[in-house]
Amino acid sequence: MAAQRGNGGGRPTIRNVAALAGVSVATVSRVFAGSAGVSAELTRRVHAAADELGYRPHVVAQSLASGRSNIVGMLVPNLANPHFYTLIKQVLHDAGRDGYQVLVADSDESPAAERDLGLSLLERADGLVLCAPRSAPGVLRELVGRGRPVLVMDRKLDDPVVSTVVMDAHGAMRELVQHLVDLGHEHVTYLHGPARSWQEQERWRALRGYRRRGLRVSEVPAGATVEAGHRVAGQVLETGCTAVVAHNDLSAIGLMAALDERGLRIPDDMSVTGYDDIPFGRFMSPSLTTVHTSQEEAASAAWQAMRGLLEGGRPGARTVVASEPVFRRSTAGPRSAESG
Amino acid sequence: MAAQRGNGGGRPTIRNVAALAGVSVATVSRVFAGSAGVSAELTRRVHAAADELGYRPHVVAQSLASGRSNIVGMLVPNLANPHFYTLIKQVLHDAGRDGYQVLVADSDESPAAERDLGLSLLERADGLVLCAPRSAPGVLRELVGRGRPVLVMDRKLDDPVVSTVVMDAHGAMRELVQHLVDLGHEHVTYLHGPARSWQEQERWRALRGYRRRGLRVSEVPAGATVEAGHRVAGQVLETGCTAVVAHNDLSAIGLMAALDERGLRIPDDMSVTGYDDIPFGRFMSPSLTTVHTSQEEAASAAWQAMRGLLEGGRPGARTVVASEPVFRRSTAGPRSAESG
DNA sequence: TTGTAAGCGTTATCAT
DNA sequence: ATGATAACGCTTACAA
Repeated sequence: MAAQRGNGGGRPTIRNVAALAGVSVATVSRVFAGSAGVSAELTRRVHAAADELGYRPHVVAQSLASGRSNIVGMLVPNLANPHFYTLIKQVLHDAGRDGYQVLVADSDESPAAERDLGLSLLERADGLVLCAPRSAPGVLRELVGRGRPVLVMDRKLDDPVVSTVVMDAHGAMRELVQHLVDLGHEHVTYLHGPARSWQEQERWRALRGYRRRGLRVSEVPAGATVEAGHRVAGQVLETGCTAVVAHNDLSAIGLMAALDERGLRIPDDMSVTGYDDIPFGRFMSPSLTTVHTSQEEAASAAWQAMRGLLEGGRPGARTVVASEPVFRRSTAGPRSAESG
Repeated sequence: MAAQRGNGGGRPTIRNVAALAGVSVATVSRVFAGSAGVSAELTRRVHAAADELGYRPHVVAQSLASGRSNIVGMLVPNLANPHFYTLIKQVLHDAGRDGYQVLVADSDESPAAERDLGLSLLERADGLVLCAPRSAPGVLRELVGRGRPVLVMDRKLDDPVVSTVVMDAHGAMRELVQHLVDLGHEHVTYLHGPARSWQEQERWRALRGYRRRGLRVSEVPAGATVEAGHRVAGQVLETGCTAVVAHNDLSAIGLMAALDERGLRIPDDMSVTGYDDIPFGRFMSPSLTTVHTSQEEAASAAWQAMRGLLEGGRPGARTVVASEPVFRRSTAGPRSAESG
């Protein structure tokens, strides 16, 4: 017969409210759903009864009955990257305004974990915000196949059933490199990020394009973390370049620290650029030249798109958020140019 | 009659599996719950049927029937603080191992939001991890009163119904200050953090204690962010101190950047200490003297405690994680000591 | 406008 | 060891 008491020991239910107010449970449900078509008198009585009992709708029961949980999932490759927690923070805020809670998961850059966590999130969530997914398109399609809206950030996709919000990496990156060229650099090294990252591919593509214009471009595989940048300082110096373009701010910061430890001066001995404009970059010494994207704007666009999808809107929208380089003190002309 | 299809359009239910396997739904439920007492033969048939149909238990229905959601809430005052997202990241990991998902919320340092978000989280979650709560004890008790386990981090409490995990701020802070005293500093300034933060009170109390030993201690209200530290550089200089003890790494970094902009050298013109040992501190220039606590250890302890509570364990446990100062390059003897 | 009642997909009690 | 079935607390056709 009766299952255990799942609630907090005698928490009032919709039936108690209905009884006290002298109405049916349907009416109480309608009042709390805010649906029109309930008389002012009954609405008042329901509220009075609910207040008296301290009634709050049971969200899990609501979810089961309605098929909506008012939860969205958010999956990022690395919560320790300021780019992602900034996104999360903003989405948390916007979603909260609309009555949604956010289940967060971190794949730690693992495509396999990405798939599992994504599926697991979709068991509960009404929709999924997938940040910079590293998974193959087939896996993404599998996630979408669960029948719930999926919004992809930081990765361009052709799939018409997912909406995407991306930052325009290409243009800003080219401006950044042009800046280095204008300063007189003739040999730059690129610190590669995670291979499966779409952003990485975009950034590298933009830089690589400069080879055709006579810029010498060396490559050093690194990663997307401070540690990765710190680790590869030796390899960078071996290239003999005068400037480094890092995949992101984190690896740029790590590299700068390592160069500093070796007694090199930035930007005098080496110019360094990052990407993302994380808050710390502005306060580094020297402050970091980087590329800024309004993450608030991106996150708001993402939530707006997600909300549209949750309300039944058609997927496939593509939002592109503009990016622009921010020139600070970590870049200058190469020493040879000064003394030459 | 039938409500709408809440599921993804014809998703198999436990009944379909039972029918195909030729058993009752109760047996299917038992098999998936891993409960002993189902014959090997039926277990096999259930799994075969489930695989054939691609059946996965409906987590929301499970939640309603069992009263457990396998979700925990985690509420932090500021997701942009590395201290907190490190905690979240680790809890995400540990909780995930145990099959729990994590609902994250950010109160933005607002006690009112803390209460609302906490209550809202507890509607769904089996338990709540409350990080560095700024709310009054009464509010915390209200949250606990919802009948679900609450674990408080970064704040000491007397309440026997909540378990706590705190870092030992007092001892490490005193070592840090002693270090400054040993270096010859006679006048230090404290950059205050958020007034309602327990950690802030602990840190300040430890430093203030040095007044009795003849140390001159000035105070500047700041906050817990990079911007806060950056903003108050002028006030700091007006005190005439030779060293600054900041509430945390973030405000220390902000202050250092501001001092740098004014042409001051650290540590030559001013020693600066932080607190938390966030990853960036090691890679700053100069690297930041701070206090390290194993956040992995703290987070693991927190999850372990939470899991115990979720399994019905008695609350009230107090875990204290050790902290120790990390001396790096942002501290040195005062200039007057050198030239004097 | 309001009420009735059939689900939603499980779990867990009770009987066998 | 297995099955039948009443909850869990709500939403939403459908009837009135």
